[in-house]
Formats: sequence, structure tokens, C-alpha cells
Amino acid sequence: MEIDGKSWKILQAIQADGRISLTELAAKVALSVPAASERLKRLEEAGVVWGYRALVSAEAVGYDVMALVGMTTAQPDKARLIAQLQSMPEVLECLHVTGQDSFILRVVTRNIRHLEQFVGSINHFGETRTSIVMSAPIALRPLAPPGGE
Amino acid sequence: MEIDGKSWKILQAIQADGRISLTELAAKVALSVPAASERLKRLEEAGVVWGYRALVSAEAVGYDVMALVGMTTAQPDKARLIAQLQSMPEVLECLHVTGQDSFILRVVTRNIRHLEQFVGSINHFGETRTSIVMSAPIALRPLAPPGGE
DNA sequence: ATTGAAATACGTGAGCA
DNA sequence: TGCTCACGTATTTCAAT
Repeated sequence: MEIDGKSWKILQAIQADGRISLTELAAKVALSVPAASERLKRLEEAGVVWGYRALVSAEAVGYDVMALVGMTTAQPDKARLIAQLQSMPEVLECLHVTGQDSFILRVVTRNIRHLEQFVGSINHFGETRTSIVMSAPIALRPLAPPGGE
Repeated sequence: MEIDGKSWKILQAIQADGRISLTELAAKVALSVPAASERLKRLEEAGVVWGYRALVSAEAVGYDVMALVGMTTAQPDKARLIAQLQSMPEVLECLHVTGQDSFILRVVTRNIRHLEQFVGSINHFGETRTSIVMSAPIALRPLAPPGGE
């Protein structure tokens, strides 16, 4: 799918405010409401927009610790590890990556003790390297159009 | 702020579908529309909900490579590094962490060449360790209520 | 927290460039 | 083919209970 300038404006607007009304959206991109609606629908159907989420503050709901946990896991254990991670609500994200780590997890816990307990419950799957997040100088930035080819 | 069962239901519903209407939301949590609306507004004002985002597929818009880049950076360079990263649209996220890495970046690039070029443009700030994301067994899971204290 | 009314926004259709 | 305009319907917001 090709995305022209107007569609990029739509993408940027709905990334900045996922609950924006079609009326506002149309005004922002200088289009009529049905035209904007039609373009947005196409972007959704093409899978360019694959969902809408509210962003909830982990701290505000009682998770005081966020960490990234790298794991080195032997091939035969991977499927079981993923199955277990899926059942653990502390795991917000799990990426299968190249390099020293097999997986990198994004985890939230109530406190350091809870983090220790979490790591303890998975480290029989392989070595773990835990990095505690102190701050987020850049947090979850929206996607911008890729520059010149 | 204390979050009771009904408010948790609201949080889960708007994390699952950020564009859900108040009418649907109210039905899901067994509340009248104004009651649900009022609770949601409170959650927003308290910062529990800090935004709404459309989720855009990086691949679909021309970013074929996602990677995590760990950096070891000397203290005096950190501010300049962050300033530079802020101006680079490839950087979706930058976390300041404990451990071997000073920062961990989430980066998208059009292709491997572009990734190489990106890393080249920042590696005078310190050593980098790049992990290319092959897949996401768990992608961006919503926050669930922390279990028993 | 609920009800009901007014204002606004949404989605479909027909017509035009 | 894609945009605009106009209509009926659904949703949101506000006042009062």
C-alpha cells in the first residue's frame, strides 16, 4: 500500500490522539469528513493501523518497577518459555532477537522484591540480564514517514 | 489514587479498544453512560490514562527493520546524546537503565543498510550492542491489575 | 449513579469533478 | 475513482433527581 501526504497526516494525527473525532481529523488534514473517514477505513483494512490503545501509567496503578530482561535460552526450551511468559501479566512484551540474547522482555513489577521473584521464576530457562528502567528520556514516539529512499 | 474493580474494567476495556464509545464502555462495566464517562475522566485527570494512540504497523509504512540498541555512554555525553536522539525519527523509545548499558533504544529503519548508517551516526557516543528484532511473541500487552500485595 | 433532553458527531446515500 | 453535500442515526454532554 502506498501512503501519500494526506494519509501520513492522518496517521500522525491519530497517533497523537487516538480518540480524535473524524470531524477534527478531517479539519486537521484539510479534507471533508467522509473523505477522511474513507481514507482511515482503508488504512485500517490494509493493516497499516492495527489497533487503538489507551496508554495507562504503570506507576499509577501500582507497578513501581519497570525492567528489561534479556535471556539466553536453548532452542528446545523456547516454546515452553513463551507459553509461560504468556501467562505472566508482568510481561508486557517479549521480543525474539538476534545477538547474545534470545529474547528481550519488558516487565513491570510492584517493587524490587517482586522483580527478584519474577526473575527467579524464569531463570531456569537460561541466563538472564536485568536492566532496571530509571527513566524514559524518549517515550513511545509515534512513527514518522521514512525519509528519502 | 485508588482503583476499584469497576475502574479496572474500564482500564482494560480502553486498553483493548482505545476508540470504544462511552455507550459500549458503560455496557461492559455495567454502569450508566454518565457514570462511566465520569470515571474515565477522573482516570485521565489523575494521569492514570495519559494518552490514546493508534497503533501503526512499522512494516506497513516502509520500516522493515526493528532493533534494540544498547549503549554505554559516559556521563558528560548523555545530555548531548539524548538531544541528538530526539531529532532522529528512527528512535521510537529511549530508556535510561541500570547495568552494563546506559541507554537502550528502540529503533526502526527501512533496511539493514539504514540500520548500519544509524548506528554509525551515534556510536561516537560510546559502545553499542545491536539486537535485531525477528519477531514479537508477545506484543504490547495491556496492563493488568497487580496481584495480591 | 441514574434518567432524559439538547447538542454534536457519525455513517450512508446521491450527485459532481 | 475520489471528493462534497445532505440526510437519518447514534453518541456525547449537561441538568436535574
